[in-house]
Amino acid sequence: MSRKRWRSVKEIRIADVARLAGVSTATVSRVLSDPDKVRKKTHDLVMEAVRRSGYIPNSTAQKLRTRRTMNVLVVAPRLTNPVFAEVLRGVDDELTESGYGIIIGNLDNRREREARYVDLALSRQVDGVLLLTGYIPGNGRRSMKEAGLPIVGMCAAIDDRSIPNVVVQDRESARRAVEYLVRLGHRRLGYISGTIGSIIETERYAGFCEGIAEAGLGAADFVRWEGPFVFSTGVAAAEGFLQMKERPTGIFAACDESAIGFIKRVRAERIRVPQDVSVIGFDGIEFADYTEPALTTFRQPLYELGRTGADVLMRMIGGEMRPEDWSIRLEPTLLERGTTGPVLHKDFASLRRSRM
Amino acid sequence: MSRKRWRSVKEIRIADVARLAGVSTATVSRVLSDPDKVRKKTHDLVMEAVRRSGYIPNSTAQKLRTRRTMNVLVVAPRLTNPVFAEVLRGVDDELTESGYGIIIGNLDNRREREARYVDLALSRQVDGVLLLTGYIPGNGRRSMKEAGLPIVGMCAAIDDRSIPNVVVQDRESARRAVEYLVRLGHRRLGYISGTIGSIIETERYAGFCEGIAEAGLGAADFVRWEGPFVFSTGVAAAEGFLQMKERPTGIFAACDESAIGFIKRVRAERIRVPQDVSVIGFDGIEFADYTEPALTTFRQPLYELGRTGADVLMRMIGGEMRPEDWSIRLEPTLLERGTTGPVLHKDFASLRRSRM
DNA sequence: TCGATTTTTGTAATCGATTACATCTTGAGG
DNA sequence: CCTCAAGATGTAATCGATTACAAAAATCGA
Repeated sequence: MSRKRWRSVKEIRIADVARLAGVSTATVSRVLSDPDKVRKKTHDLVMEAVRRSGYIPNSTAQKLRTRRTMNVLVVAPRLTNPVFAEVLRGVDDELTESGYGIIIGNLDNRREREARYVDLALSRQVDGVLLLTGYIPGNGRRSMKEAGLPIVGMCAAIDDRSIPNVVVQDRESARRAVEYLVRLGHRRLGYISGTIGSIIETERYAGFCEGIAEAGLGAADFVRWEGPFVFSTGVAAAEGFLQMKERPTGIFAACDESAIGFIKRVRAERIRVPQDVSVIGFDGIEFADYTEPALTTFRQPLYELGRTGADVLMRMIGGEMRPEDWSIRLEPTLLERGTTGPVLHKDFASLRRSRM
Repeated sequence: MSRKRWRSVKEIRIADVARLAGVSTATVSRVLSDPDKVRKKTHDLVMEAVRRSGYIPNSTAQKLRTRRTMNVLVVAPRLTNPVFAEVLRGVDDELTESGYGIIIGNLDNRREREARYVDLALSRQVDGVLLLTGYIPGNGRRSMKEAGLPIVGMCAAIDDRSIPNVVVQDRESARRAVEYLVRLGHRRLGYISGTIGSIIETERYAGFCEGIAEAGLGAADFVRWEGPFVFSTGVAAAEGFLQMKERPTGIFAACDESAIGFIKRVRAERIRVPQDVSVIGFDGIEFADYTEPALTTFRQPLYELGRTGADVLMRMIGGEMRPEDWSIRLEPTLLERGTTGPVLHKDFASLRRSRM
């Protein structure tokens, strides 16, 4: 039982430094925060005392007095998702430059966790909130807003017009994905969803449907498989695919992971990609560069998204929002690579012309 | 110029609640933290006032007074690395259960960032520190320890015997990887490194060398390629590999990413895995399940590592360390999958027997 | 050198909770 | 009904900084 009391070592306070330097605490504070306000000589005296004592201000006391925590809460649906990790990197870089820290709010796809982070925000542990998720429900957001907390949404079309939103054009890009598949000759499509109920999924599916409509196709021309944003969703979709008699020839997956899972599974049954079935993903995770062949996908400007969102939040906190910050949309770029190609023998039209 | 002052809305204080309920602030405080200490009737009275006013305690004030921040700093070398993301998930689950929050210290592989997080810790913004990295240098760690801050290392063999360490058996597993390749008949090996100077790399390479020695091989029997823990390191290694006349037949990569990068590149040159070259990775990231064939690798118990480390830290903070918490080693498991196999034609011995 | 002005420094209030200690209630037992 | 212990509540100090305001010191021009 090696019981041992941690903490409670020395703890140097500003008063100690003041005594050591023979000045008042006010002067020490000024030296540290606004050096121009004190005489050079006093400044040096105090700094020497600070150095000698190894004083570091207690930031909790600072926070209480100044009412600024220099922390931001970042709520993300799931940390291990590389998409969010990359956004977070952008956020981190931007915030660090402004001297802000990140408190992580990881929902890990569990809604019960929302409340915890709403409370955390409301108990003034942070100066602002970055929502990488649509999960925090309306009333949570509302109470944060009522508390005067700056919030920036970074999730496709959070349905709340009253908070600034920095997003990637999910819907429009999903529409373009369909357009792209149709241009390659695909007429029977498949849609692999993301987490049902998530806004990202909703947007992407809406875009998919727009694309279907624009191509003059209808509900009978595509099949939809559901599941969360993970590899195994693609595998499950593949199982469904394999059991169909008239299989789709073009698959749009709402995320790269499921696209990859799908491909892996159908390959095991000797179905070739893209000859037998074309697959397009979404997100452009690094991993998608290393599948064979490399996955065709929409690459989102994730890092930039993170930086931009954080920048807007910093502006809100600083009280200087510009109207053009209110709603920012970034555009993904289509990476045409190896998993998509023109329709071959499996398509009706082609069948008529050439067999196999 | 939509300038607008955020924050500064209502701000309900404990005094407001007290007035509303007709009691003192002390009583309100007690109701909220230690309900058994007050009479039922007063309790209800106060709770009603809390509800009506929507009071939420200012956690900064609480922290100052109680000298507990209920936050932990987690320093990681790089967020986008799925390995750390997974560890972080374990940490998060454990800490959340104890009511602790996470402040993220992302070094993003840049050493300059260390200082920032040491300061953050020393300014008492957190009650403890979890080091997922060996980067924080000795003097940083020392000052944190002197400040009485509980620290737990979660990085292979942080060279500091004075802080508890929860680690995965990197070295031993690397040794076993070599043993495994040798058992398959491989005599010419390749080693793809991780970030030079990182402790993880150092350990894994040491284990690799141990394995080489145990197999009765020497420095002439393997080649080493260097680079950070990323996909492209494997690609670069493959370039080197391709230019050799007598190529290794068994490759150990210090991380799955570089193993995958390697495979992707050599495949492009029609080299078959595992027939022409066996590849074994390290980490067992989820992605490695979805390559074709699935990557042979050592899967680290990352989630468990995170939970355990966080648990030990909680113990330290609570002042109840057990001796067996001091140093914990978790064991990775070998996943024998599709990228390794017995030596075929490329090996000297085999060549003698059968051509091609 | 003096007074007015500016610059520098100090005093003490403040941020919003917790909690030691004092005081007042309550209820049991005589 | 009274006493006394136990329990409930209130008062005020405290955590460690920042900062408004007051006071002191330095600077300047005449």
